[in-house]
Amino acid sequence: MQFLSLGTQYTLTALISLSKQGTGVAVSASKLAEPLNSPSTYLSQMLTHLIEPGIIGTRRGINGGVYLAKDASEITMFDIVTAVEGDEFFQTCFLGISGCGDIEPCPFHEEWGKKRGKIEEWLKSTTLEELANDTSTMMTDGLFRFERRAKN
Amino acid sequence: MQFLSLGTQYTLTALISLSKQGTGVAVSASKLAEPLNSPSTYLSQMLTHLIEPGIIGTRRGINGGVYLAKDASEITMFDIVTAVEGDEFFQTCFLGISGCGDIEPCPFHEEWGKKRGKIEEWLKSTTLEELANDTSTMMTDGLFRFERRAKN
DNA sequence: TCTATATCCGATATTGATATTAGAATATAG
DNA sequence: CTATATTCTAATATCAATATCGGATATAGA
Repeated sequence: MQFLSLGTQYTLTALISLSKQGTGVAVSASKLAEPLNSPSTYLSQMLTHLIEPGIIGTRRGINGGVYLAKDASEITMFDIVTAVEGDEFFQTCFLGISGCGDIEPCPFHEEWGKKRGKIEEWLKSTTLEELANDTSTMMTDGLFRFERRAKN
Repeated sequence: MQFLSLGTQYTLTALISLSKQGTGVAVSASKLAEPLNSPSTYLSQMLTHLIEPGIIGTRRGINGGVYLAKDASEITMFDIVTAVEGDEFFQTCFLGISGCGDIEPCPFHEEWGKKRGKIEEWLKSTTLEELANDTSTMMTDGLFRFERRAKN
């Protein structure tokens, strides 16, 4: 059980780095992937999902790369997460019961709806700008490192 | 992205049914699996994880099956969920960064910690008894049905 | 125009989680 | 004792996530 998939974790972290460059400045996927300990082509593939929703743009060739397509203050975590993973999490029943809804609720429907709503609000109200400006964290110095999930 | 895996959803639902029988009364896995639209052997396999933690006991042979090993008021959702899925969710960093902690936090560390803590509290404070007694829901009439997750 | 560097896109390999099946082991009723 | 209902266990199948690769395409600069 994990909230974000590995690919989404890569994507979010890369975008935080990218937003430190400001809107419109291109950085190559390989530069962004370096501290992630991930193949740059994989990150690249993940980032592709953000093009259509207008979060990033790309430029091929020399000095090309990925750039923010709008101001970091207008990009929310919710935008990013759902662009990569979809919004299934925010739609489906806690128990996976198909008839579950306000009329025929499962025993978790109301409580889980509240908890999940809180998470949704949080994701929607947190912008990339805030994350990039958060100087109290390790992100400022690229101090972070990723490790593979433990095997069985 | 989904909170509980399908197997855990089956397990929780089955235990709610089971607890309506009271402590110590055995019900076969196939009876429990019927409304779940799942192979009974699969449910059986999932339920096995609950034996060692002392949540259920089993009896083989005629009239055998699975029974609650203690009172439903002493079994929490947290017990059940972590018995099946482990507690990774409650331990790991939102971004999957290995050095993340109170000293070197990632930008999500504090906020996510709160949200996740709320979920943990909720799971720990909700008992099987409460769920089984929740008469305002579809569970009372076995009105629920499961469907497979949508394919790609 | 040519070359080096990048993304893009689709195909495919790999892995781990999830789900299913089959058969052995075991307990109980009669 | 025997037949049968049931769990138990291990092997296997399926699927989705993760990762890799190669060719096509675009771009900048020499």
